[in-house]
Amino acid sequence: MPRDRSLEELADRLHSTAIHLLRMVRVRDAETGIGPARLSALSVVVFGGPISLNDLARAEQVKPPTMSRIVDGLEEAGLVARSTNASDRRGVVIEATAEGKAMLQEGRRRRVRMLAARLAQLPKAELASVNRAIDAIQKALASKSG
Amino acid sequence: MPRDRSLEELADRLHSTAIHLLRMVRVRDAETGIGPARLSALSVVVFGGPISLNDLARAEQVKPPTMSRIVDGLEEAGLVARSTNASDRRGVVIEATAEGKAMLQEGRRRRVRMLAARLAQLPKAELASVNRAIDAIQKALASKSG
DNA sequence: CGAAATAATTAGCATAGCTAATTAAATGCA
DNA sequence: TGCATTTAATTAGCTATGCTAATTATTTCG
Repeated sequence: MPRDRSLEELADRLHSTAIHLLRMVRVRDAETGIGPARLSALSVVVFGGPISLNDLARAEQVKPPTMSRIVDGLEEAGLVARSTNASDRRGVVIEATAEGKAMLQEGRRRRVRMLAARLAQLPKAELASVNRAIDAIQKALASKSG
Repeated sequence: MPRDRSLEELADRLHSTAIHLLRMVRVRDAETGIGPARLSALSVVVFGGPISLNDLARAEQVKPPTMSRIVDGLEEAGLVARSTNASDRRGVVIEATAEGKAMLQEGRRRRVRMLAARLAQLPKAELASVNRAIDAIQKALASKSG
């Protein structure tokens, strides 16, 4: 099967663009005073509801010891609370506090505002293109092969 | 000024898509045995040619001490070489070795293949859309406001 | 009941980010 | 000219985030 040169070029540009985009919003996240791993884990807890440590680690694609420490940080900052699972006392249940929910919405708002401000400079036709492209990319990422 | 709801929604989706995309390719990068910061810096050196430490730090949007250590790692791995700038002996010139170039191409190939395989499942019209969207996003990211 | 499995944590290592302080070299001005 | 300032890079030392291996507590199962 011959490799498609232009397809690989597109993939490369896509990769590079994603890196630059995230690097840019990272600045806003830094303003919240909470690191990226914590922010991301908090997001899962806020939107997904109470969850065990192992499940949270799996959701964030990190190992349990890593997640244990991330939760330590979130707990110390008062953004989540640990409690023992009553029906299996080995397990913990991690839940967002009201502060945790507020903090997450706040951070998301900053990120999104910043990106939106930049996107606002594009003509409507290009915005439509971005919109369609996102759908396409998500579809491609969700596919199995590769 | 009224906030544009759909624009923020687009920004949010864009952000989320970028995260998922990079999480996916991170797996391939890990196979190279070289960390993401080193890989990214190496990429700048390989494609941009010899560069000073400060310029490289700026290009990678990190502080000079951070870049100094990243270059330490790359040098130790034999992927780049440091030399003194003859016309200003305070400065160093960082250059990719043949090994460095080979390693980068190798890693890039893995990443790109993986992404390309997924993109290949999209119809031509959607690929064209992705292409245009990337241009638009890069233009938006490069803009000053925000 | 005791062995094995499971959930989480602890310990210890590497990478990657930062600021502050240091070293070496170049620039600049009295 | 010569000394002070600026600039390039590094060193030192902190935090955060990733890992594996080992420990602890609890549950499950033969």
